[in-house]
This record gives sequence, structure tokens and C-alpha cells, in this order.
Amino acid sequence: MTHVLSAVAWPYANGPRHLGHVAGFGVPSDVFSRYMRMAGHDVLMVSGTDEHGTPILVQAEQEGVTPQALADRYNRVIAEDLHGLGLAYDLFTRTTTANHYSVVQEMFRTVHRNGYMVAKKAMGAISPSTGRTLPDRYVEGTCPICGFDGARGDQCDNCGNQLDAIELKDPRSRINGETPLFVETEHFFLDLPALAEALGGWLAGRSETGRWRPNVLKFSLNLLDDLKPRAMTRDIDWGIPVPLPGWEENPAKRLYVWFDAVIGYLSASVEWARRTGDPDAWKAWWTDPAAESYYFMGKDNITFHSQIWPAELLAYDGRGAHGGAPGPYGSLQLPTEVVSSEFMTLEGKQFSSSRNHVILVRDMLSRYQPDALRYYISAAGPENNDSDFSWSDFATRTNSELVAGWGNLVNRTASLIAKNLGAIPAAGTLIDADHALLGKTEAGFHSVGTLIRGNRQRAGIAEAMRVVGEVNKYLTEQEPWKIKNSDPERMASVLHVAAQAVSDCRTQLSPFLPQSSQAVHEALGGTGTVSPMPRLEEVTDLDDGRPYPVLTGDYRRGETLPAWGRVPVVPGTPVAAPTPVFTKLDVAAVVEEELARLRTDA
RNA sequence: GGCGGAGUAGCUCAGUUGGUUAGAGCGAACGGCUCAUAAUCGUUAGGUCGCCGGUUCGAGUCCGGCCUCCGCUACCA
Repeated sequence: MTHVLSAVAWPYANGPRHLGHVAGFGVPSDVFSRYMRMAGHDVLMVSGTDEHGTPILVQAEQEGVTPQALADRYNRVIAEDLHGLGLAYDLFTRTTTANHYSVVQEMFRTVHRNGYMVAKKAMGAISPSTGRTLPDRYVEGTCPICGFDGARGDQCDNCGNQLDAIELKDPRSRINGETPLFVETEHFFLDLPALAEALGGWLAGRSETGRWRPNVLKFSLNLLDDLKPRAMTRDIDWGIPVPLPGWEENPAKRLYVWFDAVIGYLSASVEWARRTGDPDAWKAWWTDPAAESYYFMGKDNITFHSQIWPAELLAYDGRGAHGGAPGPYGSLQLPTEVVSSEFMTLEGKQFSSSRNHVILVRDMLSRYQPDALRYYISAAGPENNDSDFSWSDFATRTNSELVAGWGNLVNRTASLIAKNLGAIPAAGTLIDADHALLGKTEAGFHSVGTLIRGNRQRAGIAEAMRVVGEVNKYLTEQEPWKIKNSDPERMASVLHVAAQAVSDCRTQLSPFLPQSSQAVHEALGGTGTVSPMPRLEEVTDLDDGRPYPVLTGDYRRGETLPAWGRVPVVPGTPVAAPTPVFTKLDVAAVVEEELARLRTDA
């Protein structure tokens, strides 16, 4: 029994989520967490929407609403998207709660007191009309090196050179076209060089475990070579105030959105604990060196999880070159593993919300079963390499693997039992073939579990489906339908074994396919919850009373969740004629319809 | 430009620290079965492992070079 923190990337609240997002962080984190709970660990799975920063501010202004109103809207939309997929968070919250503000400010204060937050003056671009920082990417102009006229303030897309916004000729704001002003402004910088040695030590230790994906580790180690102090405040009025005299009252200075966003893992854990009535409950996942933490995200977020966040934690703990001491939260533990996905493309091209080359989660769920999507992501998602989602592949895999392989096994088994006996039969004398099959399905708990535990989910679901194939083969070879009259006892034994094998497969597939696993359980006459789903609940802020939705649920092993292992089927359990669990798709129609939809939208 | 990834059967991909005739799923062909959403089970077909060179008794697996594709480069996972 280990305390396992499942820290899931915080979706940015500027729009609904698309398939690429949930393939990167959503489904993989849920599969892992569900399995770890079944395997007996104390899992705390937290996340929420990331709601500060320039993009939301800019978008809100364009729409003529407040940033909070925009964030409110997409916080709800995103919570609904994730709920629809059945992602079993213990708490999915947001970064605009009073609790989050308070935790972030405490982190800042202690990091500052420990000497890792240094004030420096620098030249920066601001918008003359609003007085806000204009991030480098929002400044464009003519490249001083190659003369290309579409260069951005951080780099030139034409010649590829890194630039400073102030070097651009004819600079202008991408937001409203005005000429930016370059002014001296003071900001707090996280002293990454002072934390470099501690970061390197931590990464070296992580490397020795051999558990990190090589690409994540290599990328993270590379980052160490070029550590510079990094600004953790911005000239912006949308964000968390800097909790220091002279700064706190200044409406134009706020903490950098990434400083606060990663702290969400901690603040959400604290909020979860407060809501359970035991305000210190979060500590078991954060201050105990034996606890483990797994961070799930897409590859563009590796920097923040293997560098910025660990650096913030080390600075808070006082473990860098400047020394220091932990604040009131105690010595906080660094990530055990940063589990990053690659990217999923759509029909060969990158997802792009702005160009409408996109499949929104909510649209997908309105037309297809959530577990069909979860199956595809698990079996063909961007686990170690970029992978491509195509409608033709989705429909084919759904039909030939999910429907024909697993769905049909459930259906033929339930149908044979319902038609011939009406209830799960007791086993008579078992023969070698029966023992062999039950040995194979039982072994699946170890093989599938090990793969999920190691975050090799594609191999994990393939292994589970291989076991499904063994059961189909068993039924075909034993031909119970032929011996109803000649040897009814043997037929009963075969059907008992088949029911047990299906039950084993169902348990092994349940982390991947939670919704249909519940349906399979019921198709074989089962009652109660074996595959708990998250609830979308309306709550009020613990400190200021504002209402907002959260995702939470009851995922207690032994109550709503079975252990990871065989549960003997109960002879005598009534089994009715089944209705198919999965919907077969018309491949040609799906492909034509969906591609037309993409063309229309674009 | 920097960093990283990929190029293996028609398609999608596995191939751990180099070792016997390079694997899986899907698709295809043929056969079996007919309980099941024409689902299932079996058999077969088919690859000079991007190209060139090197190290080695032995390389898809290591080294060098080249070609092609892709992603990231700090706020679209």
C-alpha cells in the first residue's frame, strides 16, 4: 500500500478540449489511477483548469467579458468534457479558488524568504494602451537578421534565429497592431542556477530507476545545461497578486501563470483534504518520502514538470545553493515520475482549434461511445511517438477489435448462458482445457497490471485483448452449443468457465473501459458498482463562497471498486438475453460523414 | 539555427542490455464452425528492417555520414 499522487496536467480554460488533449494527459492518467486503486494503493488524482495568463485575458477582451467570466465558462465546459470520458478524479478544481491563491502565495513567500526569488530590472515590451506586458510571442516585426517580415519576438520563423523582441524592426502588437513600448520593469526571477545542482541530483536519481521514458529523461537532462533565472512575475492585472509589501497592492503586477499553475497539484490536494473534513490529509501524499507521484502531460509541458516545478519545490524546501528551510507545509516531495505523451495528429496534420482541424471531445462523445474513444486512445495513442488519429482507423479498430473481439465474446457467452440455462451454472469436473484457460486469464492480471504500472498502456491493452482471444478460442473449440442434449453437464462446465474467464477479462479491461465494464458486469447478472464513474458536483468556494463545478467520486476498493484479481462468479446468478454492449460502426459512412464535417468546418 | 523523435510485411506498429529461420494486430486468400453485432477459430501469403560505410565471430539493435518526414523551441497536451 503506497500513497500515489496522480497529478494530471491542468487544461487551459480558453476553450473546449479536443482529442489531442485527452489523448495526452486524460485517458492515460485515468487508466493508471484506476489500476493503481484496484492494485491496493491509496491514489489521489487531482487536476483542474488553468485560468490565468495573457491568452485568457486577450480572449476575454475580444469577447467583451471579464477574464473570470471566460474562465467560468470554459471551466465548466472542460469539466463536462472530462466527466463525459469518465476520468475518475478525486478532485478536479480550478486555479481561481481562494484556496489556490492562498497556497500559491504561501509557496511564493517561502521561496522568496529562502532566497530563490530575486528581483531584477529588465527591459520588456508593454502595450501602451493597457500597460500590460506583451509576451515576446505577441510582438511581431521584421527580422534584424534575415529581413523576414513575420518574425516573432522570441524567434524568426523564416531563418530560425532566436531573437529578443526589442531587436525587431518595426515591432507591432499581434493583439491590436499598436507599436509596443519597451520600458524598464522590475520582476521576480526564480534563481534556477542556484537550484541547478539540486535539480541535477534529483534527475540523476530518477534516471537510475530506469523507469522514466528515455525521451523525457533526455530532454530534462538537456535543460540543465542552460539554466538562467526565469521571470516569475508579469505586468498584467489578471493573476495572483505577489504577496509582498509594495507589490501586493500593485494591480499591474501578478505572478506568472506557470508559477501558479503547477502549484495547483498541491493546492488541489489541500482543497480535497479540506473537503473531506481532514485538512491535513493531503500530507500523506506530499511530505512522506515513501509516497509516489506521477505527473501526466503532453510533451510540450515537460519543461514545467521536470524543471520549473521541481525547482519551485526544492526552493520551498530550502534545498538549493542558498540553503533555507521549508515553510509551514513541510518538506515537499519531488515528482517520482514525469510521464509525458507525445502528440496525436488528426488525419496526418496537427490539431488546430483556430483552423477548425479538430475533433472536440464533446462532439465525439455525442456521436460515439466513450469507451470506443478510450479504446482507440489506449491502443493507438501517442504514448512514445506521435500517432495519427484517422476516422478510418478509428472505425476499423472499433469494429474489428472492440466490437468483434471483446463485445462479441461477452455477447456470445451471455447469450449461450441465457438461452440454455438462464443462470450461471456451477462447474462440474474440469478438464485440462478448462484449467488451461483459467490459468491464462488469471495470468493476465499479472501481465496486464505490470504493463499499466510501467505506463506501457498500449502494450497493456493489447495483452488484455490477447487474453480475450484465448477465451474466444476456448469457446470455439469446446463448442458448448453442440452438446446441450448429449452432455448437458459438460456444457454447463464450459459455460461456467467461460463466464469466469469473461469476468477476469472484464476486470483487466476496466481501467481502460470503465463504462462498458460496468455494462459487461451487469450483462452477466452482476449487481453493484465495479467500475465507478466520476460525479460532476456543484460546490461553493471554501473561503469566499463562489459556486463552481468540480469532478469527484467514490472509488473505494472493496466497495465500489474490486481488487485487481479474480472474483469468482456466483453459480445461480440469473443471466438474461444480452443486448450488445458496443455499437458497431458503418466504416464507410463514418469516414465520409466525418471527413465532410472537417471540410465544412474548415 | 538549437533540441528531440521517426523511417521494419498492403495498413498501424512491437522489437529490452547486439546472438539461432525478424514478430503482433488489422486487411487479403483459403478452410472449419454456426452460440454470437456475417461475429468467431485455424491455415497461408508477404519484408534486401530508409541509403552508404565501419566495429564485431555475429547488427533492425552499436559508430560515422547521407536522404526523407515530423514535433518542440517556453502558455494550443
